[in-house]
Amino acid sequence: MKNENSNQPYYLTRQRLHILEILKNTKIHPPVEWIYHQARKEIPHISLGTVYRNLNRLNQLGLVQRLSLGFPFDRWDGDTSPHSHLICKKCGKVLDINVQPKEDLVGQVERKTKFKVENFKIDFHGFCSDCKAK
Amino acid sequence: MKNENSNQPYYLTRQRLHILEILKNTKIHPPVEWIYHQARKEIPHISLGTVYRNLNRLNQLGLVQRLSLGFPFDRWDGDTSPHSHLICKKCGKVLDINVQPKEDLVGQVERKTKFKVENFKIDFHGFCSDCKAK
DNA sequence: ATAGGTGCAAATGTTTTGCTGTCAA
DNA sequence: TTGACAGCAAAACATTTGCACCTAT
Repeated sequence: MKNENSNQPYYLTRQRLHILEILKNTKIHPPVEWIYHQARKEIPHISLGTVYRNLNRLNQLGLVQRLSLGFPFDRWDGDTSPHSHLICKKCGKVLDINVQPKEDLVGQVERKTKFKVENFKIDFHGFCSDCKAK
Repeated sequence: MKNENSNQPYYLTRQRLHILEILKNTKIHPPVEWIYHQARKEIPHISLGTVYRNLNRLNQLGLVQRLSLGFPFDRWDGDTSPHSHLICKKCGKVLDINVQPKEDLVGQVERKTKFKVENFKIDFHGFCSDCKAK
């Protein structure tokens, strides 16, 4: 729906590079607002619109990924390698986890349907160690 | 994050029952607006706020499920049994598919982490038969 | 030089909410 | 009878966009 294959030219601006660096250096899968606040520490006049535009651009370029996990806002991940997510239903924490099924799920799906599958995501919902105790 | 275990009392109003019926009788995983328009055919003065409130309530009750699939709006599913979804990147179509991995993914995750996993979702993104041709 | 990017503010689109009256239990 | 719900409209919230200026290439 959103991922046009864009071979358009693009510039490496300070804002864009810094946003990318922020995402590559955190594991918290932050929302836009958090990225914006981080970015302002380095580039005080950066605007929220610029952050949104760059995230969308970096996503198109395959350098970051948008996570739609059921929160009222998107979260962002600087890690585009295949991996899954653990989402805490209570505190909203998101952790990476590697569970690559041995079965060929894509093959199964394509044999059963007429879809051409490009990728799949597995999200685990539950409670993190801090929250499950309470 | 959103799924409080609500054992609160609730009424079976005409609006609520009709919204539930609409969702149980479609396979298109519709957005709220579509449900609203359907509902107005039967209950012309039903309000959009009522549709939203009832969907959230039915979701709490475990009778329907909210789907956050990366569209700018949520979609809704009247089928709460374990199943996965195929999402067309071009036209936005969403289809059900049954691929229950034979492996115990939840077990794998719980052994690797300190999470208590309640459920997981697998979403397949690609192109439907109509769209992949073009 | 120029196409793409930035900042700012306004606009958009989705979802929630306050309030008053109504209805299921 | 009464507390949950409905309708309506306003508000809240995340995200996008128009415009004038700027800058990476």
